[in-house]
Amino acid sequence: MARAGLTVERLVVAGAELADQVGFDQVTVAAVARGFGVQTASLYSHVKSSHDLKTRIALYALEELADLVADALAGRAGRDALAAFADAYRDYAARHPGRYDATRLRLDAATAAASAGVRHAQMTRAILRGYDLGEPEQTHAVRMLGSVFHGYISLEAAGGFSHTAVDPQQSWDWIIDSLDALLRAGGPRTSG
Amino acid sequence: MARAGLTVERLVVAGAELADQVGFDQVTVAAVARGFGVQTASLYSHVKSSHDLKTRIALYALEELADLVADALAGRAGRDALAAFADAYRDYAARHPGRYDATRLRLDAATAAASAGVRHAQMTRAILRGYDLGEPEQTHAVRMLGSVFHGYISLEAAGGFSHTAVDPQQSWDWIIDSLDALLRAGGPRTSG
DNA sequence: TCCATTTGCCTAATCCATTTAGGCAATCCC
DNA sequence: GGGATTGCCTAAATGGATTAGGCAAATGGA
Repeated sequence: MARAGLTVERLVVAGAELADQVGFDQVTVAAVARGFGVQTASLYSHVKSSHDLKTRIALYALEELADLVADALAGRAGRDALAAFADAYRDYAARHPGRYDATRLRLDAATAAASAGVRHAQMTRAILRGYDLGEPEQTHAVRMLGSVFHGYISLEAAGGFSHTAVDPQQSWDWIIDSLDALLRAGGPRTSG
Repeated sequence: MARAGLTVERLVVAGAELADQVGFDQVTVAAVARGFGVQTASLYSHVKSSHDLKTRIALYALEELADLVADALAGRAGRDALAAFADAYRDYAARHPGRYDATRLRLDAATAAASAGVRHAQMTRAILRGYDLGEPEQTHAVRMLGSVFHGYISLEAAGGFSHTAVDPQQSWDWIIDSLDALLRAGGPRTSG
């Protein structure tokens, strides 16, 4: 019989595409195998398990997204950089919902440390360098940015914003302006 | 044979407890059935499907959480109300991680409209009434609060904050202060 | 109290995903 | 070309989801 020419890379790419089409949680070893016209068991020469396959898809998506974010960030600073950063994530999630979901897969500590997740964290801090924050404020801000962007994208994808007439794009811009204003002010500056 | 005395309510409660113990995605018809010492197929007299069971758990958790939030909010306004609101969500997620995950289940439009999700939205707007926002700013703010709180809780649960020494509670407080300051200012007020 | 109805839980069976073991054939390399 | 490797196969076990159909326990009316 002719061989399908499976490799880990081809499985991962096919899995990522499948995720975008039917959802990351619908990516199964069996479904990917069907895509190649091959028996399910055949994939186990290339990946250890279903979890292994999904982890590889997550790592792939993290890399891809980090590259896109890095591109978007090139040559920008301040509010420009902040908006480009935020938009890069949101665009990716809109274009590749399954892959975006994959990036949210919980990785064990060692895998996470060796992943492009590190680059994401670095880029977030790079943006904040354009504002004047010390520690621990910078860490607070990293967490806040991550929370807002991830939260917004995830609620938007879940259809949470479709019950109101207000354009999600306008809310998104308003939120970015808010974050920019907050960071320029150096934080909440608790005063009466 | 003695009957186990299954009812939809008992299944839902057991499912919610199981979710907190092993994770919402590990809640299966089979697992719940085991907890009652009953055959898997027996549950199908009470719930239509695995998806039906999970949806009911989600609705149950949404009600429970809405009640807690309402209690936390009673008699508070301004920053106090904002903090109580935020803490109620975060505490619930910490105490009942599986149920919190359940509240994130995507519901179809009709089910969502008949759920306690409506009360959650109302309470969010009630808090914003303490600030002076018109439309569409109030909607932007609703979306921002939802994004930040959900995003933070979800990143914290995923262990995303365990790589830095900064106390997550401090970041949480800083973020609430930031949101309060932003709302008091009436939004970003794009200037300079 | 007896019988009929309802209903709760069971057995049996099907379908599908995961995973392991072991085998044959295509491919690679000398 | 032939031996070693490796890719994909078949077979089989496990476990969850789901449906069909049956018996027995609870319920309630007479």
